[in-house]
Amino acid sequence: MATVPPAHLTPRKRPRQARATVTVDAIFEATIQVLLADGPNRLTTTRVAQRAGVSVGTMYQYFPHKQALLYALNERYLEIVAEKVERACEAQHGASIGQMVDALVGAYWEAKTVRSDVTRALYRSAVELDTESLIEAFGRRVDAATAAMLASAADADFADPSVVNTTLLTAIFGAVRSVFERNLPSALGGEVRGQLVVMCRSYLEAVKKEPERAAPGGPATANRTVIDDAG
Amino acid sequence: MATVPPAHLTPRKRPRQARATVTVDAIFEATIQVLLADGPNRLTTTRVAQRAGVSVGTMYQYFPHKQALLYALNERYLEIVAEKVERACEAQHGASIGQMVDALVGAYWEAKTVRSDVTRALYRSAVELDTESLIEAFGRRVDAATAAMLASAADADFADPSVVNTTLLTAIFGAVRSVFERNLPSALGGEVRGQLVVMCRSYLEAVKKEPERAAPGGPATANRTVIDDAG
DNA sequence: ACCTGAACACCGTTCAAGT
DNA sequence: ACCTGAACACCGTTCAAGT
Repeated sequence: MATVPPAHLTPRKRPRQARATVTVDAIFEATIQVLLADGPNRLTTTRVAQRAGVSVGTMYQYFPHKQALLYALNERYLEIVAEKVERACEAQHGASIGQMVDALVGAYWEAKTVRSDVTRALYRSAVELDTESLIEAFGRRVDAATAAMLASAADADFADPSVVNTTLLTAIFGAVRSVFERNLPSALGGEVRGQLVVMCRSYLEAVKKEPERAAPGGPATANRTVIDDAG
Repeated sequence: MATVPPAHLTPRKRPRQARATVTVDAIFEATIQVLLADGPNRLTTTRVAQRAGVSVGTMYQYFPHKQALLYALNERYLEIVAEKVERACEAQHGASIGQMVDALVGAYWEAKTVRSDVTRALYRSAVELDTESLIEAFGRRVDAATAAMLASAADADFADPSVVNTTLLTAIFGAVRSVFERNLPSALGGEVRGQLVVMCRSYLEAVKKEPERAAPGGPATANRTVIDDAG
């Protein structure tokens, strides 16, 4: 169903005893700390192990290599974000598209902002091709949640719901990342967040099918032309 | 005026003789090739030097360290993108906001897509804090170009042009990056591109000041509430 | 079952020597 | 002015030995 993570990135073994769980948690915590304090370039296995209070060898019992560690860290993080978004979407079933957009942007923004330092550190830790499968899985999961939500909207109906949904998410994911990446001052960030809601709302209004009277001119056609192109 | 790049990332010296220029170009070219073929993790100085047909020592004459090399590569690339966007914006002065959005999204999308493999490789090569200054400078430059363009619009006027402009760019930059990152099939990517235009257009329509009659209800208020919050 | 840390291969960076 | 490549410090990863 969902994409299986590449085998070489899977943890070598799962902790079975209590002290092992403690060890693994300590390693995760240490990784975040080193990432924040020293940046991804100075994130060395020895440094992480030292900070976690274990030997390198111990680390390699659970993670086959450094990349697997960062992979697991991102996985853990995306799991939390995905859950929050899913919950927010479920809570909006049957609501208006305006409320849906509010809730969706709000939940995603909030999830990324609670620990904005961690978010930024993780955005940068994502080296090498292999996070693609993670991000894809995350994207598909959120796609499903928002698609179901939009399909239940009380006040709108879309000609090509899947494209509309993907566009919406692409814009939201991207805008949020862009704010982090450009390191906008938080006041400006807040304004952009509000404007992002306005943007998504007006987009959905523009592409929704008119309920009664067909309006051949006007903004609704902008939608049709695009969809037609793709056949 | 613009942010000065961090001193430690500046090339050590500029090529003076013809053969030196050839050397530097070869190094850049080799870097891209290694990046594409082996990924950022296997991008080693020796490998780049070998592919460029020079010794490591030579590389270090022009770039104080590996990061400086990647920094210069990104710089070179963003320079090209910025120029294309600037030209597109200038060409639209006095046009309608609809045309502006078309041209802006078109130019940016095109610039990123001509060599989508290079674009993706560079998105991933941007490790460590130090690309922030590059991205900031790039952002400010494009900000200026689009702000001037929007200010000249024949059919619209905005209460807070700077926030509107930042939001627009944040969404466009982000959406494009998101498409690359999620590795959407190019057909779907094309559809998203078209929808992105629709989204930006309807956003600008929603936040523009009404020319004559003040409409206290309706979509225009969504704009006002947000701006007011930020005081 | 879990942990240790010396040992090995490899990478980033330097610098004395060459044209 | 530009180029070379052996040399050094450090990092990722392993594995024999310990509890």
